[in-house]
Amino acid sequence: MIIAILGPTAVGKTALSIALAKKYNAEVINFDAMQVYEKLDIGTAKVTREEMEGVPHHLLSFVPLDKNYSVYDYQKDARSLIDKLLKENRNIILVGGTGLYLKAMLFDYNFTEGTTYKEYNDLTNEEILAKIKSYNVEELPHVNNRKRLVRLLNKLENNESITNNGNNLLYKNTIFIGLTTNRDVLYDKINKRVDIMFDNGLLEEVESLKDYFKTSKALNTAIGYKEFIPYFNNEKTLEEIKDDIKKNSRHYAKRQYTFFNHQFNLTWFNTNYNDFNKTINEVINYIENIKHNL
RNA sequence: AGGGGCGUGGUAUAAUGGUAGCAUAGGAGUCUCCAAAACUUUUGAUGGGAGUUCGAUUCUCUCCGCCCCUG
Repeated sequence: MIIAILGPTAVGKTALSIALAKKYNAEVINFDAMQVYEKLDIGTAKVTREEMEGVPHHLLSFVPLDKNYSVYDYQKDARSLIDKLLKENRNIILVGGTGLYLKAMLFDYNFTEGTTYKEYNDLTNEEILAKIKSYNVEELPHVNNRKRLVRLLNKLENNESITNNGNNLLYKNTIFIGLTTNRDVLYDKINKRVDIMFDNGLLEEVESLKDYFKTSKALNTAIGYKEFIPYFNNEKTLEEIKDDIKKNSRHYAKRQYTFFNHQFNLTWFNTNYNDFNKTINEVINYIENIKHNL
């Protein structure tokens, strides 16, 4: 059995994952794009050794900070890990916040290996779009979305398939659990959690990683880290950095909802902050009721 | 209490006797290897009342609220 726990940042996924792992004697696989990296601990709200309570965790803190690691790499790692654990008859809990990673791991997403990749630095967005149009593509990216334009033109020029799969679940006995709460409550939680991160030494953590900013893509992308750059350049105060992190976290949470709702067929559960055991029990009851029909 | 100033979306601001602009926050959405990324889209305001005027957010009066100075 595979149980996937999804939900926005700060909603309580980690606590639920540990509870379920203990209940089902399962191992946990992380599907958070930033928690795969070493050294990004406080800012990514990574589960601590104590919180794990002995539950084995995988694909967590294992990529060197200055290495590029994409969903393509993750798909390979995650699938071979799932196959191995299933062979050993283990139950698996998937926890994380990166919808694309989960999608690529569990569904029939196909990435192409080892293609040469051009940036088209000499072309404007309009020119790239014009080239794409000459291939008779049905759904065009927006002209402002250069990333997508570049990616698509590369595929077309390499004769790669651009038809989308992704509707078929590869592992049949999978349960999707969504953890949620009111928007106001969540935003409040996010804001408070950022304050706590600072209390727990986020600034010190980021300062100790300063040298990596030149080489690490992750450090320049991760919320809770990239925002410090203007602070190091004396362009913003620490208070402004804190607000930026809160703001970006809220925006991120919003996008997570959009993606989860439209990409996954999941059942939502409300986090009960007063008595989290109730939330845990609700989820367990649900799992017990449907696991025989899988 | 007297004198002066100011009231524009949640917040910060712009402008005008004739469609109230921008930023930010908030909402919705897209998604096949940068995804904690990139991109699209959208709700919402001239403090209340009266007057002048074809027309007032703008000018006048008044009430309310806030700020400064004096006592």
